[in-house]
Amino acid sequence: MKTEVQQLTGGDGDSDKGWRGSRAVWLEAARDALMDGGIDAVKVQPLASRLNLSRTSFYWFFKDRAAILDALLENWEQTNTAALVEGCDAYAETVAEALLNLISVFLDETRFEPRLDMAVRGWAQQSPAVAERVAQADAARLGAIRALFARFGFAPDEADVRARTVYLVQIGYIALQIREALEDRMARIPAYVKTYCGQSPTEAELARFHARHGL
Amino acid sequence: MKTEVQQLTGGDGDSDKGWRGSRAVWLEAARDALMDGGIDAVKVQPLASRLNLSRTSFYWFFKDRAAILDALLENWEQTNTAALVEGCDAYAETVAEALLNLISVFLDETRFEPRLDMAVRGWAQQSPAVAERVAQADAARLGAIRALFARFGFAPDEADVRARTVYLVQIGYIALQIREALEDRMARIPAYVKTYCGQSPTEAELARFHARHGL
DNA sequence: CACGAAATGTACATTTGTGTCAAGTTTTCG
DNA sequence: CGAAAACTTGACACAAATGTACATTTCGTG
Repeated sequence: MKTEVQQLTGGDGDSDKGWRGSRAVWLEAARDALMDGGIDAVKVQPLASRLNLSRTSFYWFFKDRAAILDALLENWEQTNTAALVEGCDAYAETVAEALLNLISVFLDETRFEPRLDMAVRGWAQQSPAVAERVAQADAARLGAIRALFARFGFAPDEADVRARTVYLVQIGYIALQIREALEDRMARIPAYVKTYCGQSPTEAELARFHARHGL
Repeated sequence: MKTEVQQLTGGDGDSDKGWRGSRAVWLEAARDALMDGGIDAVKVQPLASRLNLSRTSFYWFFKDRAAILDALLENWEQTNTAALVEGCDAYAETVAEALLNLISVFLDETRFEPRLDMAVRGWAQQSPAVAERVAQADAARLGAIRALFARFGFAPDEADVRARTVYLVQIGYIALQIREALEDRMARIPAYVKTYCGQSPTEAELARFHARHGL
């Protein structure tokens, strides 16, 4: 195992003293590169330039390029998939509330990063190994959503179809890379919830939901 | 303009006589490379190897790498988006039949190539120019589906929401790269049609639909 | 403060890709 | 047939990336 200590820089300007690199710093740069350039943009040389570090310094933290790609995939699972499952498992008194919990995860980019998800899917297209992990993640996510419906009394078959609809619409939305104001998106949510579970969220539920997203 | 004649090889084995390359041959290779390796796999050197042609021969047909990428994007629009719009405009007596027409396009990979669509979306993530073209294509496609619903009397707002649902579910399905038997997929279709337009397809409509896909 | 571990950097060897050029080969057509 | 047009190729000049070896700097600790 490698130590992952990285003392936070004091916050002041002199950022070129002492250790500038760390496993976490390289990983973060890799994540950014993956998100806005695809997996083929995750290259040691460009990351080094971006970080103002010598390229070869990278090899102190990672065996080779493949190693950081592994870490990246791990990181994706630990953020996106975990966040989604957590959202499904959160406490709720009604299906509508549970769905709002789930939707909250999709709306909060600090919990679920849409661009990271798409980038990983693009990566999967050229790597069977990654495709396999993605398929597993999709299965886990669908399973969690299915369980959500089951918890509120939906029959297995129906829970499955509804889970698929919720998930496919969300992935489709992300794939289209739609850019719109949060308000516009929020406005459509009650209708979606009703479509998904046949039950509209109550005023109280919506109020709590809106509050959570700072409206 | 460049001529695009390419006499079909007689079909027999001696395939290394005469002209082996052509604009179309390089383009097809590029399309394949794009689909299973992403845009960064569309490189002159690898394409040449795959075609057993000299790398430099490429430059007789295309000015440079950028030129073939342009052609690729053009090709995508002319196949996928055109096919989808055509499917929406096809003659139908009921909404259900119209939706089956549209679904037929998605089921027929010679008309709409899911993998090509995803590859182009991945490409768009790293190129604003491509992202713009993709956004236009999405708008055109959504417009065509919306028009389909409008044609059968759905109010503008409702037509919009339903069009979005149909399209998002489809894109989501493609994004997940699900591999399943045609039969399994077919089995779910009546339910989808009912969800989309509130009306189940008739026996006759389904029979015609099944026949069209060789079942 | 000196020592060793942690982190960084320089130099080198190799691979893979791009694009130009001039010289060749193959086909078409008058 | 023979000239012109349609293709093909190898040699050259670069550029960008990978990974290794080894020297150097920085930092905490005894």
